[in-house]
Amino acid sequence: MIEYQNLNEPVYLKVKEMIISGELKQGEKIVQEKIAEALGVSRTPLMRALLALENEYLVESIPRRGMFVRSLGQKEIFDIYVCREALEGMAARLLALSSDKTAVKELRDCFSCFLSQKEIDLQVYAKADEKFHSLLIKLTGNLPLDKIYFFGNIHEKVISRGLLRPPEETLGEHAKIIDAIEKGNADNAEKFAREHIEKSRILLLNQ
Amino acid sequence: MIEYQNLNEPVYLKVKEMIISGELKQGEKIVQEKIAEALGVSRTPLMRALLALENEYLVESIPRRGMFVRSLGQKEIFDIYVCREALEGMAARLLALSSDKTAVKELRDCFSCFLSQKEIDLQVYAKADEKFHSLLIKLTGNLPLDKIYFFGNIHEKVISRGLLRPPEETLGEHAKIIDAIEKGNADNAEKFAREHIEKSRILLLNQ
DNA sequence: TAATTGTTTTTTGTATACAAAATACTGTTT
DNA sequence: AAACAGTATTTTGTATACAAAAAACAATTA
Repeated sequence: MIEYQNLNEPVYLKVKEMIISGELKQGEKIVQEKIAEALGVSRTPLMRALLALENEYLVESIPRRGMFVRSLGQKEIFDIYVCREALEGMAARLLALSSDKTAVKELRDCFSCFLSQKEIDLQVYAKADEKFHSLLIKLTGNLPLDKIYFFGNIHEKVISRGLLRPPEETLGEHAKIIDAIEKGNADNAEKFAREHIEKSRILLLNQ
Repeated sequence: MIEYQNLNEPVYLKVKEMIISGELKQGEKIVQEKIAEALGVSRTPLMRALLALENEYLVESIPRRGMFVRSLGQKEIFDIYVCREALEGMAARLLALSSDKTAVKELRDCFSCFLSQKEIDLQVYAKADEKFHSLLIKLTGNLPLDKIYFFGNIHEKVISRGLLRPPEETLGEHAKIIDAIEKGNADNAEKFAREHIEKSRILLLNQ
């Protein structure tokens, strides 16, 4: 009496976590049977997860050799930031052009709790920051954009654990982006969103 | 005596072609065993192909119900154009900022054969146009951008077979983009690249 | 006849079996 | 001891088997 629902999602999430947490190291070969056994499933659903992760750029497949945890070099992280710049910039523009301004409230809510406090918990702020950037994309309602953007997460989740820049610096930048969206100033919204990411990108380059 | 190399690629290409050619209609359910048999393979390599196609947005998976050929509505095509605008715009910017200007020659070569002729073969021009837009991305050397851009192909290959606008109109626009890249004028390169796609997008909206 | 229920068929999701390729190992030769 | 060849082991790629879910069908009832 075998009983299952879709192993799909849980296996995918677990393997992803193993990569992000470093349990599976960069460049390491993923021996399918080994991981499958560790997760208590067969190779079939594991393979499905690995293929999804390959498309997310976390895993690399070399035919007849196996699947490897992808290692991201400096250049690639930089390149990902360039993509984010293009996509988040466009997202900010779209939101500014949209007549429905409920998005503004949601975006502001990400940071509202930090405005009244003196000491900001960096852990909490990092979460809020991540949410803000995801929301920026999601609220556009542009599904292809949303799907494409998955790549942007790579950096946030894999490389820079913690923030690149302090809240005092970025809080104001976020506000500027939101204000421009609210005013319907598409050019500024895009410009500020881009500059915001560019600053982190430049910083990344000099370290 | 079973003999095989990777069925992976050929199966993927065949299924993709079946979708693009319309042999598998939009919204149609893909019965795995049926297609697998038609291709002379088992469900395993077919599944791999379907997952890749799912990530390319050509196929949609509904758990426990099956895989379906994705149908693209007007809004989604429009949304894809918005993504292209952001990505190709950024690509043009990157090329303009790059000191290596060999890209310019390659881009110009796409259309060089049309400059001296009176009558332009639309079929040939469509090919050149597709090449130009792919090259724009590829020449940046930004791998994540390249991977992300795959989505852009959806439109070219699935929906609009043939061109949206006549060569007389677009030939000049292409030249303007290339010129700006050559001059190292990043702002103009991005602006022209965007306007070029935006014009098609607007046209799409009014039909 | 329409609706509902029970049964059969189909199809998915998963596990497993097995051939060929890749890798690790062993023993021999230099 | 290093290099090599030949063999054994591991691991991938594919096919297949089978249980559970879904869909199709049939039969019964209102």
